[in-house]
Amino acid sequence: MEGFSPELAVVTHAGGVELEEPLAIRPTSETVVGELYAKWVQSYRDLPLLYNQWCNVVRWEMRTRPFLRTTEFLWQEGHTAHATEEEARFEVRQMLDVYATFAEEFAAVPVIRGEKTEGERFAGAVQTLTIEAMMRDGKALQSGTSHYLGQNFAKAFDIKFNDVNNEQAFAHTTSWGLSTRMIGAIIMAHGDDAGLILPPKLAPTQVVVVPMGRSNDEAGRARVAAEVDRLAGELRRAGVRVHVDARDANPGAKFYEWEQKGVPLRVEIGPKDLDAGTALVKDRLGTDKTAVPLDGLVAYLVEALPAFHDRLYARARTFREERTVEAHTFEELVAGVERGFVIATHCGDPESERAIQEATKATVRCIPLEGVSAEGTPCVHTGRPSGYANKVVFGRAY
RNA sequence: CGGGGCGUAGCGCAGCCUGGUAGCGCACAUCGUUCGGGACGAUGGGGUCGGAGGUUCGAAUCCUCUCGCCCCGACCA
Repeated sequence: MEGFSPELAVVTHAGGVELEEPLAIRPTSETVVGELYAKWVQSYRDLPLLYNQWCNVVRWEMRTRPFLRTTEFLWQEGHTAHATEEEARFEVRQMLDVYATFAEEFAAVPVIRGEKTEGERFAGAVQTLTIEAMMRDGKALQSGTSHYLGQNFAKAFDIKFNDVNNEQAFAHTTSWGLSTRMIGAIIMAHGDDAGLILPPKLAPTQVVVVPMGRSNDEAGRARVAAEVDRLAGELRRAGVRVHVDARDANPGAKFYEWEQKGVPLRVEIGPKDLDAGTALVKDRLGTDKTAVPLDGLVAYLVEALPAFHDRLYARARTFREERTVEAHTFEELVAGVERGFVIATHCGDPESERAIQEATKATVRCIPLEGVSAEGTPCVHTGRPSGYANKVVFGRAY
């Protein structure tokens, strides 16, 4: 698609020779899918059609950023074709909600669901929905998108079908994607100076157990090892991803290492704990260690994981709220985007949007689906009436 | 493509201005002491100073060329 032409990577040589016909590396698969759909779709009975794939795509950006903008990235992209606009739009909204649910309930990253403005919309789309997250530096990250393509792509690729009345009609298509950028979102929405903080549902290791005790106290170590084995076994049976770090290294060094890796919960068990019938539990968000009786430890940890998720989510959400302000003047907008998001009325004029970006580095991240009504309020920039039902979210973005 | 910066031990850096044949921290090895928040001591191993050419009695250091990397800006999920 021409909207992508500047970022297309083109293969000119292969097999040691120059190709007669250059090969474009897909930046997204709309064209591939469009051609297939044109062949597959004959009748309204063939619809709706949904095709999902995980693949790598290449976009030749001028500047890359680890996880957030890489030349090549893995993503999931879905493409659907429908007989009616209503059905297609339902799909678009449904997938946005799937992404939002994943972000919030699995990654613990709070997101704002919204619509992109004309200027930020996917090339060729009638409507682009987005989930926008705030990173710890106050910048926005578009974390997933869902597009209603109208009949634009159907017309371009000739995706036609016979409807119930045996009349030819163009399909309404959608596409939606979520990429490895989400990993960046998790890192940058939760991480702190000590390293990663991983959401329990996605953490490869949810609980790390560190056996304590002196290396020359063989009897003590054996007692501890037996208890740690028992505990780890029980946790695994309870469905917890647990790792036992029995390396011969200083405990403090192990603590820092696992904290850096973002493991949500840590258990320390040593001879003293065995004598007391307890273990020390510490989580990645807190500073205190809690002594928990050994006989209730598994249940404690099993419950602590979802609780940790909730706290992580709440923390990110509070952070975002504290860095979100509502602006009524341009000065407030300018000041607000220095720290985070700004909720304000906008006239919808792409020219105004460009001018604002020029002056502030901030863009309209989205027009929130559920937001503050803009009714009766003037544009922060032009003073004209709002171009949308709701006030928009301004922010600097990755 | 503009603007800045950096290449010296596995990693992070100093030394360069003012030439005299390379040093610090971490890591590594051995031994001992440690062991519930990144241990300590002693001893030891390890470097074509990004590359090429030049100046000089002598170049990590000065000159010329060259290669590579990073950051900022423009593009963008």
